[in-house]
Amino acid sequence: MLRTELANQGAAPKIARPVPLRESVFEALLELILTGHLKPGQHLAESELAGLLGVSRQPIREALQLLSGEGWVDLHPGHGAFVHAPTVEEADQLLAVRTLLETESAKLAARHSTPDGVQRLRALCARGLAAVDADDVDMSVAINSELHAAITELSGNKVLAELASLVSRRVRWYHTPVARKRGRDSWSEHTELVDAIAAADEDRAADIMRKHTEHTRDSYLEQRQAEPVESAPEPTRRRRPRSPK
Amino acid sequence: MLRTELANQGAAPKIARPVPLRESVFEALLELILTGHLKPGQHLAESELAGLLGVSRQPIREALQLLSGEGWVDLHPGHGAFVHAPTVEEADQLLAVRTLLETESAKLAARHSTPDGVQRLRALCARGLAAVDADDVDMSVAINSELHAAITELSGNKVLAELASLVSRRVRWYHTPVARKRGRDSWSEHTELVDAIAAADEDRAADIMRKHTEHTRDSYLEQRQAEPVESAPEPTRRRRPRSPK
DNA sequence: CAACTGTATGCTGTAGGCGGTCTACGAGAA
DNA sequence: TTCTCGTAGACCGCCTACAGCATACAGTTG
Repeated sequence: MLRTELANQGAAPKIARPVPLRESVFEALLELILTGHLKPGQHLAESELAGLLGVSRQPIREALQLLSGEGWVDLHPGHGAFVHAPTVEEADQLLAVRTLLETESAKLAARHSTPDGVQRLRALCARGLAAVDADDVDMSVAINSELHAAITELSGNKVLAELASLVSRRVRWYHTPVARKRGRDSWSEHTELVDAIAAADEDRAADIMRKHTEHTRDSYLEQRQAEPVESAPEPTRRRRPRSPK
Repeated sequence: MLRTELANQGAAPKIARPVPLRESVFEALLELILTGHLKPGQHLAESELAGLLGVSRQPIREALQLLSGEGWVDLHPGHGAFVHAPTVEEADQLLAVRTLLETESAKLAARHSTPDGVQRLRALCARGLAAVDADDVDMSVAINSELHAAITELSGNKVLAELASLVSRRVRWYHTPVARKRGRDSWSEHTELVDAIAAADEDRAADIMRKHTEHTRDSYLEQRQAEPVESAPEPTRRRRPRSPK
């Protein structure tokens, strides 16, 4: 059923599939995880997913490996795949690492800032503020990601950008609800940040970014106190191995 | 032929295999890459590797996915896997990221230092110096890795430790020859670093670690000037896709 | 001689199937 | 009642097989 959608992403009927099935499956599963259809801790039976997406188990397995590599699912040899259930400790650590990576990115972006690059950042800021004005929260969050990605890319360090992007995606999974709360504040900070980058003021850019990400972190901690724990429900069927180690 | 070695790692004959084949394959392939038997840019035909290791293509594929996730090989859909060929630019960026991660680790390690942890670090330093005295370069390099790993773990941030370990392994691939040159200097720096951690002096620890990793970076750059480029040989058989993009 | 086209070969991506292991559950004994 | 053990079912890991595309090469044409 879903198969056609997965296989023929474009419109042409008989055009060769340029993207391996595993990557379509990867995105489909990631979407299911991010939207909460697959809950943390849940056991992912390969046959079940294969039936759901209308493909064989093989691409499912490969997609699960990719997801495991990015930390979305945990593979327990002999027991299959489980949606990763982040502990509060891990979320904290991830947020700390994000602060580290993004701060360095901002510093480097300021150092290597170009008029062209700055202009792109400003455009994103404008779009972001417009989204906030229109109360389009989803759009605001999306543009927020774009802006941060643009900054990391402006840093000129691709390795750094890749890591930052990875960590940010993970972080966003945890605190998306937070981002919805502090829309306008966040975007005014963004504007200041871009100004600092435009002025090639490394230290100020780094400073603003650090405070910015730590604000998000504080908001996350607050939110978590409100709704203390979203404990993973008992795995649908298969239990976790005895010693998760 | 190799199969038995891969499958039955332990001694017991009929004990269930606790480790999936793909992980054994992963390590076997990584070893081949690190030792240079598989050269950068080389095309990795699944059937060939399967025959070489005595397993079917399936575990090979999964191992290649894992290797791709850690950046050891590049997967080009429809064209197969190629050993990653690092550019000088990428090596630089990787070294910069390593400095960032390790510096933060050192700072946190100093902040959270415990007598027990410090003692372990000192033991590693002693073993490292002993290895240098004995002119056992391989041992020295190995203990060097252990020490850095121990420091990142002492930081208390597992996410950070994992990233640092990943990046370090990649870095080591590029500059192993370098580490051989500056054995004793490196270890005296290590000793100072451990002292700073023991004294819970965050700034000094971070400072020393930053200088330490940048020393390594400088050595790498020097070495690279000596032997300008180790360009990848023409791929054994299959060419790279037209637009590597 | 150079460029193009048709054909052959090798490889990847996917499907389907088999053996072995683990979990779940019910019966029987303490 | 509670613990132990045996059985049945489900699932994972791996192997084999096949369809389709990519590449290489030879033959052909300008």
